[in-house]
Amino acid sequence: MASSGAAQISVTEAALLGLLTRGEMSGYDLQRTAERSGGFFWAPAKSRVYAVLPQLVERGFATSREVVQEHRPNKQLYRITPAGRAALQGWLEVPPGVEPERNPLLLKIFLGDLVEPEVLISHVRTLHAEATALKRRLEALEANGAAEPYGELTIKFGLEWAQAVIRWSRSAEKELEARVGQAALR
Amino acid sequence: MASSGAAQISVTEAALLGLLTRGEMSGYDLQRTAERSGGFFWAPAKSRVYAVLPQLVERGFATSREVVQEHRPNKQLYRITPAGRAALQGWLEVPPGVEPERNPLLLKIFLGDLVEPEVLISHVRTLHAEATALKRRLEALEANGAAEPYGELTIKFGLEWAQAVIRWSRSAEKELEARVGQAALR
DNA sequence: ACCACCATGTAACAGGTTACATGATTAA
DNA sequence: TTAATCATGTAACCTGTTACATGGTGGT
Repeated sequence: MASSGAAQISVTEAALLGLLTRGEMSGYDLQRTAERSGGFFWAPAKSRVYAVLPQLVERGFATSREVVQEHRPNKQLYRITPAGRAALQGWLEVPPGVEPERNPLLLKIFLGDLVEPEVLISHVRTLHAEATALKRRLEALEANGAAEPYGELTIKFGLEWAQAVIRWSRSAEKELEARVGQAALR
Repeated sequence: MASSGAAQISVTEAALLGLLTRGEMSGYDLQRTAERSGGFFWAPAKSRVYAVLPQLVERGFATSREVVQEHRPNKQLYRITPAGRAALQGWLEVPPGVEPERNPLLLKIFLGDLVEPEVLISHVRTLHAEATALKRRLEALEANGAAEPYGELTIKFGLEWAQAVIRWSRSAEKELEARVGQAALR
């Protein structure tokens, strides 16, 4: 088995190591890269990045070297080690689960009877707008042609997700409006 | 404004208070209810439930009374207070955002070039199976007719989500298989 | 004059998990 | 006799966030 002796790493650690497979980078680079490209599925706070990196070094998953610069602050460049690659590999090979949709939004809908229907409708409309914006952003990314080998698949996933939200919010809006209409007739 | 003086509460607190609007319950009841019905979008560990409940009492959002039982352990029953309702109301009125899909799965796809394509394909198939199972579970729930006023809408959201995953994994599987085929030709 | 970028970090806190601990009742 | 249900909690740990702190460089 590949995972028998493999060290456990967290999602953030996997993400960091994953980016490091693309080349030597500083904490600053990593955080920026994560936030921009692909960043729609993973974006830790920078404080977290700077906290995790030394841990990776300590555990032997990366090495660091200081680069002295003239007109900017010095920086640490991190490089993944074979042990790091192995740990990442192990993580990648664990089958992912369909996350159980732990979504505050769902809770707000579920408890919808506790607020005015208009509030709910406005929530749904906000959601629709946000999903549409996400979709546009992803379409733009897709049009650029992904630099990453599997970037496209990731974007497509995001698009399916956005589309699902759009579909749902359209039908939900209609249904909520119908309920308001019925209430007015009583 | 409704939220001006409203106390901040977390998602878990909102969920607990939300269930308490349905009636007096114990920690045990709450945890079980959350796990079953609707539980596909929210399911904290029981230790968390037992930790949060006394805090709610301390903050004046709920009251508790002990019920002495004969053939079972005694229990605490919690009841939501007007202040609790107000806090919940405030939380419900904050517009929800489209969560940025912080999904480990996405990361695994994104870094797909680091594992054998077969591993990726197997991941995608697992996902497909899980999404299908979720879909079936939700359809069964839907057929039962929801007890909660807005239960149906919640279920529909879950169905759209499941459907999106199914659609994506079907197309992803095809594409990955094609890549493997191409690689074999080289 | 002001803002964004480069670059790293600390401190305080929030929110959550797993594993451990206990122990009677009841249905298969 | 074995397992699930009822019922509550503690301890240790992990992961993550926001806010604070510092300070030069380079463009508008």
